[in-house]
Order: sequence, then structure tokens, then C-alpha cells
Amino acid sequence: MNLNHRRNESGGMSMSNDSTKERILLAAGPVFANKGFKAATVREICEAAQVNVASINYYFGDKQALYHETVIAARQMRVKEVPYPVWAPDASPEDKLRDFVLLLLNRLVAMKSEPWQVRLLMREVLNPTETSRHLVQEYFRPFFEVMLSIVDDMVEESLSESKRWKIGFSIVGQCLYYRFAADVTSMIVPDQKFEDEFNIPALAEHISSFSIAAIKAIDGCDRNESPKSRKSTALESGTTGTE
Amino acid sequence: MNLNHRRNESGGMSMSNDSTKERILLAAGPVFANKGFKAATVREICEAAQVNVASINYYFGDKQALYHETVIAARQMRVKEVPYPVWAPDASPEDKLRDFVLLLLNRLVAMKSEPWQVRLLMREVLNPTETSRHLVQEYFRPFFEVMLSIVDDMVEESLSESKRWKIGFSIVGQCLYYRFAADVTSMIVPDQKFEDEFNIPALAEHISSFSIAAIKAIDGCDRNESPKSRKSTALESGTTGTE
DNA sequence: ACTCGGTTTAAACAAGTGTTTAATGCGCTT
DNA sequence: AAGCGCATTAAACACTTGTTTAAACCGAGT
Repeated sequence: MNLNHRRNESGGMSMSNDSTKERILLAAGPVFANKGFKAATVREICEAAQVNVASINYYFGDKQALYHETVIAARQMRVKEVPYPVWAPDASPEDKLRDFVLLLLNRLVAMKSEPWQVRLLMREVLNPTETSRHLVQEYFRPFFEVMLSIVDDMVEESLSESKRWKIGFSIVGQCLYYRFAADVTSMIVPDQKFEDEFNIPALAEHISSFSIAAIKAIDGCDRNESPKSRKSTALESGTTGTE
Repeated sequence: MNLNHRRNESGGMSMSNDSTKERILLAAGPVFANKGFKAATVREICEAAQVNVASINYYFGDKQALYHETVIAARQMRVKEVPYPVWAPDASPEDKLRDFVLLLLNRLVAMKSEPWQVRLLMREVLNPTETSRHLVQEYFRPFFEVMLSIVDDMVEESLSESKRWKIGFSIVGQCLYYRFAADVTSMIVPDQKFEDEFNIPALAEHISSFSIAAIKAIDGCDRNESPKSRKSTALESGTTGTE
């Protein structure tokens, strides 16, 4: 465990040119994204980056540290590529939400080209490491709060904290589905239909309308959490599963 | 590549007792679920199952085949544990949908105890292998169709095919969120609130109400796909991201 | 020309990987 | 008891893994 693994750091984030360190970072991204941390091998990364196998340890210390830096870099790239919209002061919350859903889909889904940055971030969401705690604090949470403030503006009375969260998760969940289950979805929907009807603007329009309608309805008639005390109408659970 | 890897098969699915093959299958589940195919090692599985390292190759041929059988077994267990409801003939589609969402959450989310079966299936959804094509055909697709037929009963006019799908994905997406992003969610929501307000019945109630309201609203006023031709209200995309 | 720092390299390393082998054990029937 | 077939075992195999080492390289600075 030697500690001589910091060279060439001109300070902060350089992101300069085709330096060796840079090439490793760029090559590591797709490999980690496609295979995960363990299955990705340093030799594969080094070959893709056209550098010696020892370079990773020289510049990053070990494989784990390279992974960490790769995830951070992926987030930065994604944010830079799809930045926040800036709204006119008189924009309605409904229109803001539409833009926000579009933003979320563009950042996280981006069906075409399947950018490795997104795949890598999704891995962190599904299987959190120490890196993803950082991700939540610095990235997901503030993002989520912006969306919730838009929702707040849409309803008359103030929502309970957990209701706010649930609504937020409903919106985010609909968007995330198309990333998480993209491959499975394309096994269900025919290819042609997928191209035509499931592009990002169309999906954003659907998810926005769906969610706005739901929020308005909830706002109108209910702040009671479990009022009707409905008993399940299911007679009895038979073993009639798709076995 | 020897082919002597089928012994002790009394025919079809035995699932009998604590035979060696059985023990391997049960031990392999959690290991594959937690680490993925590559990162899981046969030695770790064999130690957990208290069998010799050669046993996996003896009974299953190779590691890949064991993985395949493990995924199939996980699906069967999950279906058996949370079977379909059987509805009364006069049950309203709204109540059916509520039960269906509850079923989906129970099968796929099951917050407490984090069953390895679910984690394993989610891995297949996110990173499809040859095994997951089987999974979609035999399991997801029929399940999805049942849900869509309930939605059909809720609306007046018949929906377009892609609209049907999008609504279905909206409902499924909301449910899946709590599995995919469970760990991240618990980083956002305080522990106490999580236990109290985000249990399965409460989530099912929220998702059902949210979705039913949205479906009703969509049914009422719209079959036009992109009518308003709304231009984005975003002035211009600044670089004001959480950088 | 020489040295010196950072960089790159091929080779080696030790540990871990899935898989195979050959021997042994064990419960049968004959 | 002998023979047979399935089950289990420890050991070895061939290969890959992340990491380390020591030598070579290379562009300044003196």
C-alpha cells in the first residue's frame, strides 16, 4: 500500500487533454458501466486506454479509487450535458413540472446511444457503495427538492411531508422505469412502436399529464390518509399464479 | 466440457429435501443476488452449502448453468409465496387495480427481509441475459397483460395500444421504484418515517389512488396525443446545475 | 554531458478463479 | 463378500485477477 499515487494533478479538476490519466478515466467509464466493478478488469480498461497495466495503480492508487473517480466524473458529465432549465418568472407550476420531467428523462434515460455515464450511475443506485452516499447528498437530494417545490406550487393546501415524498417518488419512479427496465420494455413493445411512440418527448408528455392529473385529483378531494378502510375485495388467494 | 451433469433428477422439479443439489441451489441464491454472477465465487457458494467445490460442476455442469437454474427457482418461489388474488365477479376495476398494485408490491418490493429472490430478478431486469428473455415471455408479459385488462375496464373509450402500455409502465414504474431505489430512498427519508409511512399497504394505497385519478382524468378529456403543441417555457438552458 | 524528476514499461508476483481428475466412500443387488 | 454405480472428496490444473517491482525512458535544468 504505497502512497505515491498522485502525480500530474495541476489542481482541482483538470479535464484537460488526452493525458494518460484522462485516457484511463474515459476508458474505464464504459467498462465499469457495462460490467460492474468486480467483473471489469484493469487489463481490459488499460487495453482500451492504450496504457500499461501499471498505470492505474500509478495514477489512482488502486482499482477502487479509479472506480470512485469514474463515478464522480460520470455525474459531472451528465449534469453538464443536460443542464437545468431556467424558467420565466410567470411560468405555471404545471409547465415547470413538464420541463422538469423532460429534464429528468433527458438526464437519466436518454434512450439512444445508452451513455455509459447513466448506466454507471444506475449501478450505484441499485447497489449502493460508499460512493453513492456522496451521490445522494450532493446530487439526488437537491434535485428532488426542486421538483417537490414545484409540486407544492400546484396544490392548494400544504401537503404532509410523507405525501410530498410519495408524490415525488411516483414521478421519479415513472421516469426511472424507462432506464431500469429499458431492455425488458423493448422485449415487450415491438421495435417500430418503440421508436415512434416511446421517444423522450412523448414519454415526458405522458408522464407529466399523468402526474399532474393525479396531483390535482389528490389535492381536490383528500388529505385523509386511509379513510375508507376498504377491505380487500379479493376472495381468497388461490394458487392461480403463472406457475 | 463433459456432459455427465445430470444425476439424481427424479423427473421435473423435485424440490424435495435437503439433498446436495438442493442445498447448492438455496445457497447460491443469496450469493448471486448480492454479488452478481461474476463476483460470486463457486467456492463461496459451496462453503455456504457445505459441499465440495466440485459439486457444482457435478450437478449443474458449470457455474453458468447453476445461475440459470437459480434464477428460475427464484421466480417460482416468489410466485408461490405471493399468489394471484381471486376477485369476486362484481368487483370494480378500481378495487381490482388496488389489489393488483398490492400484489405487485408484495411480490417485487417486500421491503422487510430483502428476499434474495427479488434482488436476483431485479438483476436480470437491469442487465438482461439469455435467462431474462425467458423471464419476460413466461412471467412479466402475462402479468402485465392482466393489469392492462383491468385498466381497460376503467375507461370509457378504448385506449390506443401505446397509451395502454404507457399507463401500464407508469403503474409498474411507481412500484418498481421502491425496489430499485430502496437503498437510496432510505438515505433520503428518515428511518422512523420510513417504517411508519412507507410500508407496503400505505404505498399500495398511494400508488393506486395516484394512478386511478390519473387514468380517470386522461379518459375524461383526451385522446389527442400532442394537441397543445406547447413550447417549452424554459427561457434558455443555463449551466446552473448542481455542479 | 550529466543528472534528476516524473513517466512508462515488461516482467513477476501472490492470491483467487472455474474446472477437472483420480481416488475414495457408501449403499445397493447379486 | 464381491461388484457395481452414484456421490463425495482433496488435490491439482490452467488461467485470470490486482498489484508490485525494478529497470528503462524522456524532457528539462544546470
